[in-house]
Amino acid sequence: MDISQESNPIVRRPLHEAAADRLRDLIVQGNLVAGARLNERLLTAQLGVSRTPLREAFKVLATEGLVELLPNRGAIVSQLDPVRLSETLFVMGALDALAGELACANATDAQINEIRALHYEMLAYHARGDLAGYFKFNQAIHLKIVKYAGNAVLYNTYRQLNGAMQRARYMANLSQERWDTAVHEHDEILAALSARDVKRIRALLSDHLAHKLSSALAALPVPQWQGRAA
Amino acid sequence: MDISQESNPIVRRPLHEAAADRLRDLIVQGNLVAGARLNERLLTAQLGVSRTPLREAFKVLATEGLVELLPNRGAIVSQLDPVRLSETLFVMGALDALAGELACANATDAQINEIRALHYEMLAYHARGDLAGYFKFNQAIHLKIVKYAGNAVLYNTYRQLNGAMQRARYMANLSQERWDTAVHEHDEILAALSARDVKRIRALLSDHLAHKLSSALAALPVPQWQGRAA
DNA sequence: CCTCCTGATATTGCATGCAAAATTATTTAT
DNA sequence: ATAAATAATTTTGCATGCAATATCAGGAGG
Repeated sequence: MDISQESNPIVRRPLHEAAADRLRDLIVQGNLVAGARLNERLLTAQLGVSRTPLREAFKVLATEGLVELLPNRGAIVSQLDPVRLSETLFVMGALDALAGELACANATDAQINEIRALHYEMLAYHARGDLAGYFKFNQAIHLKIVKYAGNAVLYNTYRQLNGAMQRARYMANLSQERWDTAVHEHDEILAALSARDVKRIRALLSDHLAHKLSSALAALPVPQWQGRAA
Repeated sequence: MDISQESNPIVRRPLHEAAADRLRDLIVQGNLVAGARLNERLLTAQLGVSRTPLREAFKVLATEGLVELLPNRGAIVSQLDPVRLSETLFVMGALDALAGELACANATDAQINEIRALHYEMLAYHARGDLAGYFKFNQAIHLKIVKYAGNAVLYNTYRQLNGAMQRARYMANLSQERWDTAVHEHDEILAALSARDVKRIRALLSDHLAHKLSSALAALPVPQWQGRAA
């Protein structure tokens, strides 16, 4: 008798993990804005878990850089200042370019086709003007490229940096022009990947991230703490 | 009245942080070997903290990749398999090269001299054949280069990867020849940095890490789980 | 002798309780 | 009335308790 049910694991998910995921979403999607205090009593009620797993989730998110722990004063959503944003995107650009090279060398044709499929789905959202859907697939494509580079550490590192940046992407409200350009860049990236053109994909991905950087910075809300100690 | 005492903070360190630091040391220095179970009762006694902060520390270390959480079955020190080791060093090599470029552009002369000082201290340990001391300064130099690149995210990312690798470095038992070569490479790296030769430092750092990789792999103990499901 | 079952023990996951610290509200003094 | 001091309340940090799960030991059956 085969009772296997793949994606319906018997193993119950640890609560701290579920809590961390939920909080991550809340932060990334802007329901919890930068600087907001994370009240334990409130969140335990809201998430339906007790303080212990919630506090464990805080520690995880702090390690990831999404929240900041103030000893004896709880946790707050970490600030996403322009400096950090640009620094992160810079590093991601380097990793992205590296991943592109590796993917050109290591990805299977099936994997490239998988990316192509995602690309077309993304184009569909672009055509409909659905920014959220577009971002989702845009992100998925970049992650797949990094994944198919075949270096798990690279993938995890990228993923982590990316996680911290998702907030910015949600905030980013592209101009139609920039959006069109980005889509075009993706066309070229896919072409270079298909052609396994190492040099070209490196250049494309570097530029792509650089463009992302400038548009993300432009979209960043004016920070409240602008005048803090220089 | 000035009562400031810079690095003597009044704020008491959270226990979970202290526990995480202690565990990290134990893992890095090999007191807790890869695969070892982290028994809560035992460690609470050993570290003098209760289970709550200890378990919080587990979550932090798991996020950092040093331990692995097995739901309902506790935590184990994560395996440092050759694949992961080489993948990590590969990524670090890329970051190192990137950092070298940035450092050439951004580091002040004083900072380069600081690195030079560390370099000479390292040479002293090399001359005495003190491997542990050598590693310490070797590490410090690389971290300084990344730090003086002036990108905090890059620094943190590198630091994290480096942390996971320190175990391997402790194990590594260089041949005299390889050791001499490494020292020579450092000479050249310092020279390129002083000359602010971007192209050269990138090449040197890439090679340097590649060499590290091969010697680290050679020094890796034969994994017990070698025959596990392919 | 090995395998499978059953009970005993140990260990983990999570909730809760209590004390210390921080925050807010209230009072007192100038 | 404003500011300082003090009291009340909230919130955090950590320890512990209890139930669920996993591990181990012993014995029955093959």
